[in-house]
Order: sequence, then C-alpha cells, then structure tokens
Amino acid sequence: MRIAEPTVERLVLYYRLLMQLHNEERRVVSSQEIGELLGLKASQVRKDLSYFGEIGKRGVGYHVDRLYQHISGILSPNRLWKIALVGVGRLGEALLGHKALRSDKFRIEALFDSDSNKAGTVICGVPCYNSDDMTEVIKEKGIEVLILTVPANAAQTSVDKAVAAGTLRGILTFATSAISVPDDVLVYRVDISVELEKLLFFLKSGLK
Amino acid sequence: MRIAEPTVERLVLYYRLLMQLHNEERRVVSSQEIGELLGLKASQVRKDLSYFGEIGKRGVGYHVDRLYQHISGILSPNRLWKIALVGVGRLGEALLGHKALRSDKFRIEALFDSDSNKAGTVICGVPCYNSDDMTEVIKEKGIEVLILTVPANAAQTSVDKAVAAGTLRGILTFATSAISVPDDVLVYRVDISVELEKLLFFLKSGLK
DNA sequence: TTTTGTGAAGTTTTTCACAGCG
DNA sequence: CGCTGTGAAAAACTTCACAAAA
Repeated sequence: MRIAEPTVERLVLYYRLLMQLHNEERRVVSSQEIGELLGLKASQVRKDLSYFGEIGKRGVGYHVDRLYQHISGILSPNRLWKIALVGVGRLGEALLGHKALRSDKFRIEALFDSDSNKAGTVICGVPCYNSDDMTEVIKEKGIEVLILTVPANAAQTSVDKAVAAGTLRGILTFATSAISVPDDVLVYRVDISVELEKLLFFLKSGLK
Repeated sequence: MRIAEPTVERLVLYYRLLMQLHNEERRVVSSQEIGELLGLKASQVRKDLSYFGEIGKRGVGYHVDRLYQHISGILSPNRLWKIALVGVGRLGEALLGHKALRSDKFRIEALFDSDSNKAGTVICGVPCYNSDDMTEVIKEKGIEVLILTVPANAAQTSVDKAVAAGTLRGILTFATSAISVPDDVLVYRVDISVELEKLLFFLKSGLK
C-alpha cells in the first residue's frame, strides 16, 4: 500500500519522540499523549500507526520500545545511502556539522565546490572535489543522493552534471530555483524563505 | 476569505518566478507557462491567482509586472517585522549571511547566544546578547518573530524566555524538538532531517 | 482563437465515532 | 473500563471542463 507523505513525515516525529520517551524510561504511551506532545489529534496518530499493522494494545496503549523498533523498521533503508553535498559555502558547512546529517542510514562520501581552493581538501572528514569532476566522481563512487546547497544560479548546472553520472536517485535541495530532473529522480525541497514568508503572511492576516 | 497554506507557498514561488521573468524583460506569461516552469498544473496556477481577483487577461495571459506587483501586495506585510535569531552556531551564522534573511519585509534586530563570549559582539551587523537577557531585550526592542537555531534541548527554554516578553507573535524553528507555545503564537518548522528521511523513504519504496 | 476564471468533480488527508479487544 | 483500530463522514486541496472575455 502506498503511504502518504504527511504520514511519513509524522512517522519521523513519532520516531524522535519515542527515542526521547525511551530515554526517560517510559514503558507505555497512548495515542492521546503522543498527540499532545506533538500537537496532533489522537485519531491521526492511531490512523498513521494502523497502516503498518496492529501494534498497540487496546485498553493499554503503545509499548514504547516495541513501537520504536517498529517505526525504525519502517523508516530504515535496506542499505547505507551514499550522499554527496554540492556547494560548500556557509550553509553547506553548517549542514555538514549538523546533527541532521549524522545518521547510520547514509554517509556523506563527497563534497563538491566550484572554488578550486576547496577542491583537494578534506572538510569534516569528507574529501572535497572540484565541481568540474562531478560526473566522474559521482559515477565512480556510486552516489545516489545529492544535497544541494549552491546558489540558485548554479543549481541546474550542478544537477545536470550529477544526473549525467547515471547513479543519481534523489536530491534534497536548499536552492530557491526550480530545477528540472528526469522523472525517475525524486526531489525534495527545503525552502527557508518560503517558510518565513508563510509565517509572516499568516501573522499579518490575523493568525492561523 | 481564508487563503490555504499551499496557496501561500505557491504565491511565493510565483513571486520569485515573476521577478526573474521581469529581469528577462518578459511582458506576458500564461498560466500554462508558469506551471511548466514550476512543475504545477496550469489550472492550479489559475485557481491560486483567482483568489485575489481577476488579474489576468483572457486570451492573453498575465502581464508580468502587473502580476508581480499584485502578488507583492498580497505577500507584503503592512510594516517591517522585527526579528531576533536565537542560537548563533554554525547554522545560525549561515542563515544570517543567507539570502533568505535579506529582505525589506523584516530586519534582524538582535542575536542571542548562551556563549558569553559572543554576547556583546556584533555579528553581520547585528548585536548579540546573552540568552539570559532575552526577555528584557525582546520586550525592549519589540521583537515579534523568532528564528530558532539552537540545539533541541535548548529550544523550549529559549521559547519560554521569548514568550515571557509578551511581544512575540511567531517562531520559525530549525530545532527538531517539539515546542509548546501559547495559542496566539504561530510556529513554522524547517526540519532538515525530516525532509531527508522522507526522501530516503520514498526512494526505498521504489519511487514516488 | 486563445487563455482566463470558476463551479463542479475528483482526490487526498483528516477527523469522527464506535465496535472490538485486552 | 480504557484505548486501539477502522470504516465512514468531513474537510482540504487539486484537477477538470467549459463558459466567457479579449
């Protein structure tokens, strides 16, 4: 069955929360409580979890460790993804050091930057290559996912070089520009100004 | 009429695109073309724009500059928002220098960090204060929006101090932790690991 | 003729409400 | 009895399809 994107998004939130509850030695938690902690309706929580089988106990709730393992199994890939980060500017470097990019699900195997002073160096333990060599390095290393932190005007060029390697399957882009990719490459976007604009819009229009 | 969040999100994309088209001296653009450039259906574009009155010309399309001005009017706040950034780590600093935080809609008026070496300094032209003084400084300056780039475990404390000032209306948080705020404070979240997890999940499950 | 603007239809996502199990 | 799991209802959002304007 196809799982909806909003559900996957919340699964990650459940996963984090359960990790925390586990650390607090909590044994059991109800959909009601999960909902309160994450700002969701209890029925939403139950519906999400029900897509993956009956995991709770009626009259009791969800066993924290069991649910944690369960969601972990749903979210985990069957292998280690190989990732490259393109654009080692301030944002790129900040992300490299950021908790979000530490995971046992993937490894950052290469950095790319158009600044030839950066090429050849090792940053946060990851070798940096010149952007000109992107196609070959990505192909050679079998990189499947790109994290794009280049300026908007460099985004499409970078993507084209990466796609040319033939190994690419997904892109997480922080660039504001629209990028075009083959149908079989999945793109997710993190757009800081869009989020800020939305916040200000709804603040202006007298609240949510 | 209440405008839906997905619509506001796309308005920002239209706005950006129109700016670009304007620079390319394009005079007129159709919903069809906007859709192609942004990966949206033409009917979606027309529906979004129709919420704000009849702005296009049938048989012709949308006049680039006119539509740009129009959307600008919808998105613009009626005043300059005062923003503070909390947590001047790598991510915080990267954002400070980032294009997303340059705008004539708001101004970053204060930074806060728990590191007392940073307090008293001026970073990217913005004075940095000690987090302990957050409540007073926010109140004094009339800060209405917070950008939160602190570690998860510091998020709630920071928020509480900011809320105590009584001037806060919205928060854009990069922290992974759930935060609780009064009902009248609007929270938007930019969650890098969630986006990456979603990407990997849908890659794993054999594409979108 | 071309392309908008828009009700109506369709799809997706959330919420309700309650049967059913522990 | 308490709380899950889940069809069914509701709400939110997108797409269709066509009348109407330029």
